Amino acid sequence: MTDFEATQPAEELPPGYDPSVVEQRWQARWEAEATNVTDLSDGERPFYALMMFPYPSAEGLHVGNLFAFTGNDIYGRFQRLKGHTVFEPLGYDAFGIHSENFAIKVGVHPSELIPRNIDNFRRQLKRAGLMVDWSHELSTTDPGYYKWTQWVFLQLYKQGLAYKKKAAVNWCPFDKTVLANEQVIGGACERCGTPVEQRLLEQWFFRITDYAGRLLSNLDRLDWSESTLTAQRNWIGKSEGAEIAFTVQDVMAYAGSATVNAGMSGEIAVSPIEIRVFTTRPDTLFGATYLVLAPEHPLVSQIASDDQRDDVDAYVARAAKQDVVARKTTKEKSGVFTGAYASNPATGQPIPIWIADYVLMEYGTGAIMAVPGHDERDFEFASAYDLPIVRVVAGADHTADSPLDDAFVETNGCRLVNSGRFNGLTVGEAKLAIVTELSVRHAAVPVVNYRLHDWCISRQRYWGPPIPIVYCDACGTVPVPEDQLPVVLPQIDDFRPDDSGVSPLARHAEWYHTPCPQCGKEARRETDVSDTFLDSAWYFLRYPSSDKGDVPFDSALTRKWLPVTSYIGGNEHAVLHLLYSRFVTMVLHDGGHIDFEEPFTRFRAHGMIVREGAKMSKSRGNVVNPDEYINEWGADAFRLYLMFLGPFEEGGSFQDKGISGARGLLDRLWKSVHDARRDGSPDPEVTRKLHQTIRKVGDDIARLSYNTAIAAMMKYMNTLRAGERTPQVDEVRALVQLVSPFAPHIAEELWRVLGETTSIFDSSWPNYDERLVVEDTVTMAVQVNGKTRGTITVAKTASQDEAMAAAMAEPNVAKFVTGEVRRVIFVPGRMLNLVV
RNA sequence: GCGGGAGUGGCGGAAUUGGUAGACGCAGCAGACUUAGGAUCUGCCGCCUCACGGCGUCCGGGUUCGAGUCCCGGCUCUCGCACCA
Repeated sequence: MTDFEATQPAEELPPGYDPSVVEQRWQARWEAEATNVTDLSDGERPFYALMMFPYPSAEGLHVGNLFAFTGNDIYGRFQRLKGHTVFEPLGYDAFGIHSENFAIKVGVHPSELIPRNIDNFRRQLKRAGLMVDWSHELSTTDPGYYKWTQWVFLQLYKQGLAYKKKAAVNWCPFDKTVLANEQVIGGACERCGTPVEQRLLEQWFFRITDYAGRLLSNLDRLDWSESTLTAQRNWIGKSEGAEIAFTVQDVMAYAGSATVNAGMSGEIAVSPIEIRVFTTRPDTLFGATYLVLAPEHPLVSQIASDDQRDDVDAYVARAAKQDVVARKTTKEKSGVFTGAYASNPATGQPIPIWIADYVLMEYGTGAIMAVPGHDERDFEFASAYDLPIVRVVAGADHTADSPLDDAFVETNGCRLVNSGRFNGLTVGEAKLAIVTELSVRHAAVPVVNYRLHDWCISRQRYWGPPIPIVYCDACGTVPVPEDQLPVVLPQIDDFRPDDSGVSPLARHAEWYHTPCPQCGKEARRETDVSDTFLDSAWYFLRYPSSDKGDVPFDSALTRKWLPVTSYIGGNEHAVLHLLYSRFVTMVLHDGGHIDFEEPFTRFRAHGMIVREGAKMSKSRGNVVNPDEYINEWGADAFRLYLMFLGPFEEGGSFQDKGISGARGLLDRLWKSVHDARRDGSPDPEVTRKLHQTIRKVGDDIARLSYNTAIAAMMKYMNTLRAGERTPQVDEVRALVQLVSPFAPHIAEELWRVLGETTSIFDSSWPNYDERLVVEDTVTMAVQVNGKTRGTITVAKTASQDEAMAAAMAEPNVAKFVTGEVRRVIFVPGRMLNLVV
């Protein structure tokens, strides 16, 4: 170092990076300049970037929310830079039992609590620097919103898809209140531990089962996360089988019935009572050694014999008392013989009819033919009650007499045995043959069943939209006319559920008394409110039209902006929310309100952030408060770090110290841009790396691989500053753009430092030069017998001979090539393997 | 039980089509600069070995010139559904 250099005055230091100053400045400017407000009428390339709206809890924004929103925001900002007009709205899913329970706990009315929570959420969300268009914010609790939720209900009602029926609810006999399923833990009330019972109440249902086939088949053409598609397929649960009628043999009916030839027991008369069963295995009919009815099956009392009647009645009563959850968690099978027999249509043999609660009334016909030889549940039951077990399907190494220690459920390569003239058929052939054979005399028909149930939307609660129905003595059930919506949820102080088993609204005669909309006589409102999932099943339709008071969704805006271009959310909603949204969309389509039937063109499920190896929860005490991290490190660093934790679609593990690495990138970026020189030309090698980085970051963002995109930027930063060199402006300009979706505030600031005068988000995503991203020389691995022994650097287009020559010049390689090279595997540009 | 996903350094994680395993970051170690550093910069950092070298992506087999990646069998973790005939 010369004296001259040593005495140079220190360069003026660039201003230090202070995120709190930068972030406040840009948040204020975005608001003032409406940077994030989308002109919905414009937009040649509209891009609707939707994120699942949060439930505004009193605890404030969860990092999980922020993780999801940041991931969505990066995608939205990226699409904007790619030239799309991006609409990124946000709102609050603020109705529901969650809010209500919390309100009860702290003794504050939900109508007071929720706006407070929302204010806190909005404050936190704005700090995070999301590109949200706040002019379209909505809350499901706003009468201007739930007016249209009620409208949606009425459309379903009009289309014959809403109906009322008695259904069981969970009831806590100690707290004397209706419980939601999630409030029942192991068959007991989550608050007091009292075993839960079931009560039958009249409730509103939506006929989603009518749409089961379409909901299933449409899945094939959706661009969704595979795991979500699978979850939906399983939930819909299609199974193909057959219904077969079994005839009840009844000695008492002998006198009044025609005697028919019933196989071997031709003496026995046949009554007209038929039991229809559903089975996916009609091929096993010869092995059906008994029938089982669900305890609730309507034929039970008719067929029970006098000497078994007491036992049957006792069993039915016990099953009815058992709560919904407990019945499903009890593993040991129990049942009672009814005293009646049916004849097996295949063998003509009489088989006993039992009732047991392992058969569910809601599925199939509520009755099964039990084939203990080939069904695990039937095997278990038959073993417990000593019922006959017969083999009718045999694998390659079985004979017809091979004993059954367990139910044999395999079908591949198996053939029928002990099945009369069907012996030797494969399972597939037999299914068809037996159903055909029985089609006339036993009304056997192929049937498709779904495990999906109709959607119960009634909630005996306060904090939700009242179901818009009026009951009139003269006119019956009358929907509230659309021009009388909304049916406003009244402000009442006693919003707690009580022992009446009905909604708190049912205690307010001044509210539920109303003139009948049809005849004007005194009538009564429905006092239940609707399920929160109905609120969220259509909110994406409302966002673009959130400022329209006279329609639920404006038709022109809807045509332009929907279906949703990109939807990102948690897989915990893989089934319910996403299925209900699809269903409501299909119904609105069929009702002529919209011209598409699938709401979300592309859906990606994001992962979950864990900490210390576990889900974050208040009880574990491992919750991260976003405010603290943003205060200390800045929102940009926090966003960047959250995205760097792991693959966005898988989540990651939060490590408290890791954020320093993310902040380090921003510090170095800040310094690099402020120091950047304009007095020379960019280094060709650095430029090459820059173009490679542009390509990689763009590709990675497009597939939501944010963690690797960030790694690529860090890597470029390392080369940019290697050896403490001072970068050229042209080496950093594009990098600021690459960083901008992740760290929008600092990017805006540095964009101005680079001399730009408009928002970086109105610039264009940088292009890369194809010629620069491909290297002309490559480092190839040289293996000897499959083991890497050295590397050679050759032209990308090097021939095998050139590579060989270079390899043999490598002492480490030559050392291992002891004998003759017997074989050479050469993959141009990749590797060379010598087999000796 | 059924269905989905996953097992890679001390840790989070990379490896897009079978082709140099461990990119990037955290933690750690050493050094430079410094009155000081929890700032910044440089280097090292899978395991065994002084070294040559050997071993190494949950375990056991297999296919291949070559396997984290493909096939067969098993183990573990995790999420979802839980008697759906």
